[in-house]
Amino acid sequence: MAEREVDRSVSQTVKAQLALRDQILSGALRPGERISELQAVETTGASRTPVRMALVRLEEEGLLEAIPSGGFMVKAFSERDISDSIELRGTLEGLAARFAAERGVPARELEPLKECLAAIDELLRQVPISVDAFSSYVTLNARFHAVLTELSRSPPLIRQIDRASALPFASPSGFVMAQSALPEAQQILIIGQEHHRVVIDAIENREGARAEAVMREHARLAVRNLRLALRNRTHLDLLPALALIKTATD
Amino acid sequence: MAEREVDRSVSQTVKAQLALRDQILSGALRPGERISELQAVETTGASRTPVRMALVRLEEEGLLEAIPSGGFMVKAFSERDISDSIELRGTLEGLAARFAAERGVPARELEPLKECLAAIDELLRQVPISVDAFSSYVTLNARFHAVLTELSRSPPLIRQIDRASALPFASPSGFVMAQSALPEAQQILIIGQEHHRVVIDAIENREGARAEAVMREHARLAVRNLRLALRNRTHLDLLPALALIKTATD
DNA sequence: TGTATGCGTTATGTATACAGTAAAGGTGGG
DNA sequence: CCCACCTTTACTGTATACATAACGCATACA
Repeated sequence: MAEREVDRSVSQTVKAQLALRDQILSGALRPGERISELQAVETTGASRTPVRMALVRLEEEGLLEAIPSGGFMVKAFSERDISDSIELRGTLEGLAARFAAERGVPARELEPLKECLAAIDELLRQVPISVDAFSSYVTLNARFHAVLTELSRSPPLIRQIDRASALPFASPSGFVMAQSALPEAQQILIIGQEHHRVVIDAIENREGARAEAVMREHARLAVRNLRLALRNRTHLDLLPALALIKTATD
Repeated sequence: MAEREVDRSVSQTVKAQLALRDQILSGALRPGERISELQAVETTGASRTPVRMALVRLEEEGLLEAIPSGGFMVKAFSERDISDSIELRGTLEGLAARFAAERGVPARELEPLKECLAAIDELLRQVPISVDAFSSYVTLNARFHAVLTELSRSPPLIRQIDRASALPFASPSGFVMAQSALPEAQQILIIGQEHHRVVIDAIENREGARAEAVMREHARLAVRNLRLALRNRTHLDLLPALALIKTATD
């Protein structure tokens, strides 16, 4: 215990989990690669017990896969795995939007959504959009979806959506598109904004089916977006999560 | 280490996880109750490390909740949490059915489904149905849903459905109804069978939207079922999972 | 009598030691 | 020269020891 630097501000388990997730998403650990506990101990600074706990959590999160003979490896995903996951998340968000609409939401709780909407509108006024503006866009978009999810007031659903979002799949693939400076990029973001607008309207008017439908369409847009991005692998490295895609597509 | 009986056939972690899950679902550990690691070590026969891993897994599974000051407690659910979870699962199964229908399924892979269907038909011919037949029904029904899920051929979706099913919510609430010998019981099972029939037909004819719709309707039936069962708390103890419902509804 | 503070006990978080098994490499025989 | 078997190595799974923090109880003071 002599030399070991111990950061007491956060638990060792959490520290290890964050560090390992970073390593995976950044591509430092390649898909299919076996994760050595001892190596993880070296790189994270935690001891084996917290590292093991972190590995179990990351497995549950879907980033790792248990090896039958023992240990874990980084999971590899096909392109279809990712598009399916986006559609999956859209379906869950659709349910959340429906719940929100059917159960009713006090006007004042819609405010945060409208703020996000307005802020994104502001960003999209730039053509073409700057890199900094993008970073803001990604944050705002994530916030919009998180708030919307909360409006369902259904803890099990919120939990499940979090699980589906924890996977790299869920990270906004519009990011890639937009960065790639394709003409479609801006258009897709604008259409996405329209979806955001419609879902708020549907919730306000308590139209559950409409709220659900538009969120599912929103996901299909993201899938189209992903396909386009993969076809034009311009700045693919900008979306770290894509490091998880199998190089040889099955 | 002297006295400790070590069963080497399964890992200590898995053993502990199963034992603890049983204790929770059987109601031996009440919702809201803090789980003592040492006590768990006593009852499971594993040592602290595997017990801790099991606790982490059970938390990810949704049965436990981390206490900020440390440790875990058994999670408590409201009636709405459970009905939401059933609807959630139905939504995911709807997506699976749609994927199966849209992507196409070789006729021979539909055989297992049809076998389940026929076997359940056979069971439902009894009026009223016997306790033994019920046990078979529950198994067959679970198998039907599992096979259907597989037909989506979408690992991320299958995984997510498993997660949603791991929760007690997903356990067939028709069980309670039927056991409670209400007249509606048999009717509900029969309607459920009709849904099963329709989803197979829809997949065969590659009607994605119809396949999805019927599975969602199927879930809504289960929710109605649950409500009825809770209103007539006849044999409630027969569904162990319901031990998790908060006594005082929020 | 009620509240606050301090001490003791207990349980969790962390670290490490030990044992068993699987994988890899080398050596010997065919 | 290649294949098979054995040996060695290293890693995982498990157990336990240690430290720290939280909770409860008792006592003292207001």
